[in-house]
Amino acid sequence: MEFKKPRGTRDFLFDEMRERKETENILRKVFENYAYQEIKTPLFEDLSLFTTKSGEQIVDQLYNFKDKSDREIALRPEITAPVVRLYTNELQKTAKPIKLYYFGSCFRYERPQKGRFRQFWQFGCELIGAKSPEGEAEVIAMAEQSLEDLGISTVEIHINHLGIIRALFKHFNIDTEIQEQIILLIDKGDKKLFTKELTENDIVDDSKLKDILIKLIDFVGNESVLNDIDNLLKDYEETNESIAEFKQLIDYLKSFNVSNYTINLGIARGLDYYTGIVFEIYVPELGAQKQVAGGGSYNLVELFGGEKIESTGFAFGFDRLMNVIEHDKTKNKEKNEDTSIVDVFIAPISKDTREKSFEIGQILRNSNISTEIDLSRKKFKKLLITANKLNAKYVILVGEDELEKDSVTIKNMASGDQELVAIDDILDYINL
RNA sequence: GCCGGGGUGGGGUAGGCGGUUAUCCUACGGGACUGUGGAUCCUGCGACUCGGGUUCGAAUCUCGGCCCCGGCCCCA
Repeated sequence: MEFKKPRGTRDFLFDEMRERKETENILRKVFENYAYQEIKTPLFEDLSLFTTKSGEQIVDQLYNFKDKSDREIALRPEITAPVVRLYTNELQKTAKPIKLYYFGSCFRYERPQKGRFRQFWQFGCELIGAKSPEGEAEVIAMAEQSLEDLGISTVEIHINHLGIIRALFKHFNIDTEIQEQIILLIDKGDKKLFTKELTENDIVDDSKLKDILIKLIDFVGNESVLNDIDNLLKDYEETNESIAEFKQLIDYLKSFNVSNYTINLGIARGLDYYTGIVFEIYVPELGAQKQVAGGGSYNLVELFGGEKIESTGFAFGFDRLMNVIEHDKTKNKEKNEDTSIVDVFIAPISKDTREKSFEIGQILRNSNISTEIDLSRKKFKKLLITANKLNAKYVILVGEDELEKDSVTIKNMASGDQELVAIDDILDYINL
């Protein structure tokens, strides 16, 4: 075998593609029901679009190259930055809020693993210019509904508000570098490690902050956690605004009929551009790669040179969704054999009836009936075998005897019955 | 980048302490059967991931590359 596909890429065959398309269509439907409109951005962008957003170190994880005019180009590793670029280029003066969604592949130069590829797909949205808590609540509601419509039931939605910890950092005058270090530690999700690092390595001097942080990231649970936060942080009024927003979000979630959520002060999302609510969605059965979606509120527009504006977005890791669906499929042992590739198979019985067969085929296709015609001059028996493999509902036998009467024989493959039908009546016959 | 397990026809596999023609299932082509399908039988096609080493001889042992799987790091 001469050529192999590049590491971390996949070929999708018919069955898999059918399932992916189904998933894609369900997501499209949900997003459009929430008034989102689809956009598409280029697969590659200026490298600086991504380094501005995420720092220079991101370059190790990118597919980047110089083009023939010496431009630094990168294949997109995610779609939020391109969308924000698109917004600042074309949509700044458009009526707000703007709701847009996208579906496309992204590229990262990483070691492939389960649920992690070098080319992978994201299905996501951005809500630009809505007032925070209600916009966030709606976005989360839409994410939940998407999963529900996909038939994925065992999900956990974890929500945090990064404004709280940012306010604390401000209160204690923690400089940005240390902040990022702490956020990174939180993001790892290892609480023991967090406590250890914080107490042993003197990342922060202030023991009060240490105590608060260690307690804070342990706050995980339902609505009642909000009271714990209140109690813990009552002396730090800088946090009031974010806590109030957080409460409001939780209230609005009720209105949007979302009850399956977990408040989790340990969610951080490594990115330093998130400013408000952040959330992650897990499907526990996926194990190490259980995160199927992530998002939050950010202010990237300003970073890219636009006016300051609230934005919220999230993206599904499409391939991970497919993993869950695949998982559930095999669990439920579903038979998948009843898929017809075409409704009608046209079988020219002799070489003299081929031309007429093609004419009939085109009539059916023009009437939106999926039709296959023998193109390989198969013998009679093989024609029926082929029709059977295609799972065609009808076979139209085009033979010389029939054509003399301007007719064909139509065979119902399920019942085995067949009937002589005038060519002019084929459409009516098949449509009944 | 690190650790572990792997790689045999299109798909799924057996063999694996070195030794003759590499096993079976399935798929595919042809035929039994030149105008009636899913069955059966016959038949054909088709593979040891790549490269070096050890050896009279390597699918088998050994080293390295590539790729896949799982985990770590990372995860915008």
